[in-house]
Amino acid sequence: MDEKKEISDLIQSRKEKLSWFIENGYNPFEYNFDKKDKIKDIKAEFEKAENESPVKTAGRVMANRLMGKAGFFDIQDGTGRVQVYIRKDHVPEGDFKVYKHLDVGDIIGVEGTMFKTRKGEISILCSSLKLLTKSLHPLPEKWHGLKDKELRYRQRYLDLIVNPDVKDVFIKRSLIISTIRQFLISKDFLEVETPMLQFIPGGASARPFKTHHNALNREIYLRIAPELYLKRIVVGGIERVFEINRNFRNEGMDRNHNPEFTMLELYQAYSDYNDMMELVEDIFEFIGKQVFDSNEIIYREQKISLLKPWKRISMQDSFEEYAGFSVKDKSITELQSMLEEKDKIKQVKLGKVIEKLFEVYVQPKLIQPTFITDFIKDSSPLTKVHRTDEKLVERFEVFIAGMELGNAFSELNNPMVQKERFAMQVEERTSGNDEAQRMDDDYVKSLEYGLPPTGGLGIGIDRLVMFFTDSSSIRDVIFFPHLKPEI
RNA sequence: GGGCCAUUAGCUCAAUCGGCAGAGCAACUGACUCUUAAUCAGUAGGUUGAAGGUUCGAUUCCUUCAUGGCCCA
Repeated sequence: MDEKKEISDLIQSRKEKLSWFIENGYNPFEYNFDKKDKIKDIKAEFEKAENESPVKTAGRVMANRLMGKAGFFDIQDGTGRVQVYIRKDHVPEGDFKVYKHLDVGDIIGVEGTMFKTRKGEISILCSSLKLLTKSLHPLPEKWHGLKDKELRYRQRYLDLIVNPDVKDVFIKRSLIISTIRQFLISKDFLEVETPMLQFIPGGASARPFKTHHNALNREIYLRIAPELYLKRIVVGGIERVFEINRNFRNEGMDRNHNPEFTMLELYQAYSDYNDMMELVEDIFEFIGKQVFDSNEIIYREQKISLLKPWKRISMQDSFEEYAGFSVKDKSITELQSMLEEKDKIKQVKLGKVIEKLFEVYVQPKLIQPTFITDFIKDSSPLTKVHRTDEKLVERFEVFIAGMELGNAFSELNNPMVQKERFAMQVEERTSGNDEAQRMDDDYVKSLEYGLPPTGGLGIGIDRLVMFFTDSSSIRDVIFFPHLKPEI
């Protein structure tokens, strides 16, 4: 498809330079290079000591200013960017020819000594240089960078090369995740892995991706949640487990949804959803302290305090506080009539109707961290009935900046009740709700052996990273977000 | 799912009322041993996202489609 592009002048001139290297005995795709120094380090050291120490580093040529028999160029590695000064009379003869055949984008190795130019820029005075990898495509414009969002997502590597802020987001992402691991491990949680391929996709209400197991000649699904497997592990006596891994849900994409997304799920025996609330507060506070050295985060120009305790309010009470009306005194028919047109027929269960109204009238107002507790029973088939109100379940969702970041319950551990709840879900399924959950007899069987009282928690890692990095789209915190194919 | 906007050179963007498609960077040729968005002189680079339609003539107006963005649900 790219035949036309292949013969474009820009590529052609680079291919001619590539040939020059080969003809003159240089390997334009070298095997290795003994890179001794990181660019950030050598600049910092010179800043401190100002001695002209020898350095050996490597990186990508990002700009070039040739002036006859000398030149300045900038190289960039994973840590930063530095200017290199090369003079014809200061390098072996061949090296200056190599320099003249370089393009912006080429990856090179440089040896030299640190110095400061007359204008005061810390630079490397080059004593030798070597082409390590020839680049055949021109980089995006040096001043304006790469702005086209579609190109940035489709060719993320270019985005990373020319837009330095992008890398910071992903470094933060990695730090946040390792901080969560560190926190949980310090609390005696065991990190585990459970099946991605499941015959019964359970643990959440969502449509799964379907695939086929050839050897067994059976349909199999990508998981929508690890929940039922993690709880089986707790049955097995490992009292605190967590998994940070991908879930797959066969639904649309928008600012907050990617079909594959990263989820933290954890289960803690002998605990309930109240303990989970404290754990959430502690995790967020710990990330704030460890990664951002702050208990206050700015998200979309809103100051958000992570200091505990966070606000806790029941789903039903939240309407009185935030929406200006009550749902307690209304019949399900009345509530249904308040729904958007498309939801009116679809939502028939009280729990779902209230949740839909909540999304519209309450959720956008939950800016500071808030636990919304005590959902209506019918929408939460894996959750224990509330200890003081049998119409409710002991479940909460946590909201920050209007985003749902997590979900937790006191886990339902009565196998008979669980079986009934699954049966009700199956009924819903047969009457057309393809997001309703499926019967999982093997899971019920595990409960029959005895799951201790257990608190469970799920946190969407992508959204959590969005929050901490002030990103407005999930696509900005996933390296390769799902996009439609180009053709 | 609905509405609005965008798509022009490798990148960032122009193009008046429908009248020869242009600039900067990048590239190419040449000059230049402290430049840093280097500078100077010159050259080249386009199926204007795709397919139709209206018109003497379409980047521009209309229809459909594709991809993306923003807003709403």
